[in-house]
Amino acid sequence: MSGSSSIKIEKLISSLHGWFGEITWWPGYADEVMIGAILTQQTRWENVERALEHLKKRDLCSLDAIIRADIEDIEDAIRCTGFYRVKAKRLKALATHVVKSYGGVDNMVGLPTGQLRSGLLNISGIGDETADSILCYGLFRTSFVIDAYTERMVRCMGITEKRMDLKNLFEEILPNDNHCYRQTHAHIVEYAKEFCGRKRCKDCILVSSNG
DNA sequence: GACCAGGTCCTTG
DNA sequence: CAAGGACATGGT
Repeated sequence: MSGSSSIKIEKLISSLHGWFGEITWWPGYADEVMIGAILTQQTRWENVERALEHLKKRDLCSLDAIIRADIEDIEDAIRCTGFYRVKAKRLKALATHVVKSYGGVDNMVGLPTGQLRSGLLNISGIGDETADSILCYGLFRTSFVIDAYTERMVRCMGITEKRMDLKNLFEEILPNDNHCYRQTHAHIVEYAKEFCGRKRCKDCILVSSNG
């Protein structure tokens, strides 16, 4: 069964690339991406952007600043993303981990992706998706992000693998190139936002379950 | 007013 | 292990 899933995913990747071409998605410096990765948990990206602006206005959009800031100030800045109390704690935990373990983002560049991923997953409030987002979009690693949209989309195509198996499938298929990883995930989200509702896909031009 | 949003953690069965 | 609730604001 995993063989047919591979074929479907291969087709999906190339179809989406043809459909969208190159797109820019989640630009920004590493600290900003890491912060955004937590803020976007179960939250629309537009609200995350507003929160990032609030943080920047108050000079709080860096891990160093997050460590020093009062928790209440962080909460105020990110309120518009919802779950603001838990997210403020998660930001503190992330910033503390990066500084305590590595002395800063710059010192993470030489370390293997697997080691960084384990470190991130040990932080309370960072799960698989947030860790992979940080690795892929913040640290330019080849760690594929599986989110709710990706899952919806592949279910639509009759693919039944679980999240981590899906991640492995994508990583077996994609070339070992960060650019391809970020493009593919971005394509999936942009397509699924438009066509894959929570209940059912509207008009799955690219993802018929018959291949 | 109902329902959903680029998750994660904790508690139950 | 799977399922359900909590966390919370903002948009449709």
